[in-house]
Amino acid sequence: MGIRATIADVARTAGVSASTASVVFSGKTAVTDATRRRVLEAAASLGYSGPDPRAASLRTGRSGIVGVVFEEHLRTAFLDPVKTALMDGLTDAVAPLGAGLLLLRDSDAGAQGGTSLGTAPLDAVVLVGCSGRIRESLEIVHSRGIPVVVVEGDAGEGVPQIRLDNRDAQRHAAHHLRALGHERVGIAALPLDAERARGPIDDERLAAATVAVTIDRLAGARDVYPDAPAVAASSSSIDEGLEAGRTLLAAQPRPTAIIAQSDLLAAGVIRAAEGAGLRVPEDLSVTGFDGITVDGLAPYELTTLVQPAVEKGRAAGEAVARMLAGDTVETIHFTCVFREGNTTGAAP
Amino acid sequence: MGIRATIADVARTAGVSASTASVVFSGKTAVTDATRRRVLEAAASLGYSGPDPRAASLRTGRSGIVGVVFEEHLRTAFLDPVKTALMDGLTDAVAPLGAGLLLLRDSDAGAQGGTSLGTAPLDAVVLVGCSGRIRESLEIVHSRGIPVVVVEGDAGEGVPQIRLDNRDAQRHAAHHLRALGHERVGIAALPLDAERARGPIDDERLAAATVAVTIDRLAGARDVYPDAPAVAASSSSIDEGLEAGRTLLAAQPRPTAIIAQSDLLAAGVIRAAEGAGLRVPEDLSVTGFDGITVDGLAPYELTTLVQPAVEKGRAAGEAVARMLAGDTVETIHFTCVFREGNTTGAAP
DNA sequence: TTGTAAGCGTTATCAT
DNA sequence: ATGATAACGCTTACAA
Repeated sequence: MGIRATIADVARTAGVSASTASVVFSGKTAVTDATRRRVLEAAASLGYSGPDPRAASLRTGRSGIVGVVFEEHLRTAFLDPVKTALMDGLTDAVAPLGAGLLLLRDSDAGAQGGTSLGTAPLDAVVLVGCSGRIRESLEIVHSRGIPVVVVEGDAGEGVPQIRLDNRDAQRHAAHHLRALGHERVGIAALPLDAERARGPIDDERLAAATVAVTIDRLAGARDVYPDAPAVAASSSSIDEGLEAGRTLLAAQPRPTAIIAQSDLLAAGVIRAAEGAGLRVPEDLSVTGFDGITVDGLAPYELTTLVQPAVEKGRAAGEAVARMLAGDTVETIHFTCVFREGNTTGAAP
Repeated sequence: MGIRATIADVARTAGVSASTASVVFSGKTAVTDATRRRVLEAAASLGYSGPDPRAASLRTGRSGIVGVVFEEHLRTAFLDPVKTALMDGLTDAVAPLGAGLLLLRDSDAGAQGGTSLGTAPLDAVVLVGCSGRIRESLEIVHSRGIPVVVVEGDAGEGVPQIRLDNRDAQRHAAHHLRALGHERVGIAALPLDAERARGPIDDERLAAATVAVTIDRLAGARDVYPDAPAVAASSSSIDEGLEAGRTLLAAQPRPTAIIAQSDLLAAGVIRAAEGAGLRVPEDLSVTGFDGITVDGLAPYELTTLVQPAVEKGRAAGEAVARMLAGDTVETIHFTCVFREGNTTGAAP
């Protein structure tokens, strides 16, 4: 096969003008049935499969591509069910817009020569997470004049965000434990910063923390239990929760309840309890955060805070759609719902 | 801010020609330091943040975007660690190419008006999985004349594929069980078709199966145990493995070993065994497939077939890169490595 | 080293 | 309902 046919070739073959042929494919203007058929036949005979998106994109100024920027390696991002759910909602919301999602990492942001935040043909951008690099990313996006929405991140003023009531929700869970009579409570926390170092959280580390989600949830727990010891995990996973759980359960006297900052961490804490010969919730109460389904956790049903992850993604997508339509978009606040499972009970 | 500055504006401000300014940004030709500085300053003063990728893309014919098509809802796809690992390798491999990954679902394939396989500005496409829709997807891609690679799918002749020795590898595991003295073996299988119906697999269902991976691994197991009963799961997950495991363990006489077609299914089977009061591997041997790390499965280490999932992704990316460079690419065959863990032992 | 010129393939506008 | 025309913003031979 030789050179690809263009819309001009099709038009010529069909005996119409290029603009008419264009309209047949875009449907923006009415065309006679006969004309349409002639054009379509010409296209078929030439093996023309529709307008070249590159050219169309230059002309219309739209590429139909929304960039999704993660703060971490993609593998890590997709291990987190919340992020996955987010992507799901996002996919749904941008679909009617006719857009696809281009995966980007913020570490690539400045990379030259490659497809990145700085050089990809993007109509809009969704920034996920809240590493230190969010500022850089925002700057790039801004200088390009591309609409942006930030999810789960701390992006200062003037940037529409999708936010969650992390602190209030976590406080709610803590109150629940307090009402059950728990006095000694430990906290299994998410990573504090881009370093993701494991281990006990002291004041110094907390002061240097950059991950808003971790900080806010920790604050919520300590609104009720100001002195609760906290241990940071290096990621949101069962194995990390196991580790953190072991550390917390080694304390003397042992905590009677552990507040985990994610459901995966909570699942790991439960495994740690089992490993230490403790029953949940008789000997140890455990709360999670997220409200996802943890594969393989049955028969436990976590007491947790259900966050509307899919809706958050959808909201981000819709916000992007509105911005593309020229509207101004305000930050949207989402609320978690407390759900009592069978992993919390009266203090022993 | 008004209209965006173009490279022509920058050139004029800098007092050079547009082509010189272009070269400053692309670096394709040497430029005097003084010139470069003038251009860069002009760009800065005009708020010009580099060439518009849309226009560049039209001109060069390259968008720097590789489409990745999944057969399922994204959430489902990313729940599978193998797919996630695949994405990882793919990301690595296309990075030096300077390309980004655009997520696409094959259900969108025909969608009109939207960015999809048919209309996105793609340089190349990677098709993942093997649903019935693969043919449609291939057709669209072909008609656009875009290079394509198929991973984990069955795409007939003429299409470069990334393949795995599913049957041989699974046979290997079965031989291992045979050598350990196991006679009664059950199989926890992956979904058979797009329906993903759960339950025992009879000849009729097997004949109607469309998922090559499932069929091949089943064949490998039955090369050694021709009469082994098999139960299909509706997805690769621990919970589904639990279900399948229960069904298989309910048989009289009970199997002494279960071959699971994925590690997640195997983890579920182990839970089913625990639930039935059976010890692994003393009372029941279990083999997995994939060689991923199952979060939360410790202290078990699955006896499994380690597939090079990341390498598969990388190979797909490299294949795409070579096709983009004009080379012809052949199907690549990958091999699993048998890894003995602590979930298999002598038949009781 | 820099400039000139010619498109890349499409679509919006306006006139017919 | 259809057509002529003019961009869209950039890159790259090739010439100077």
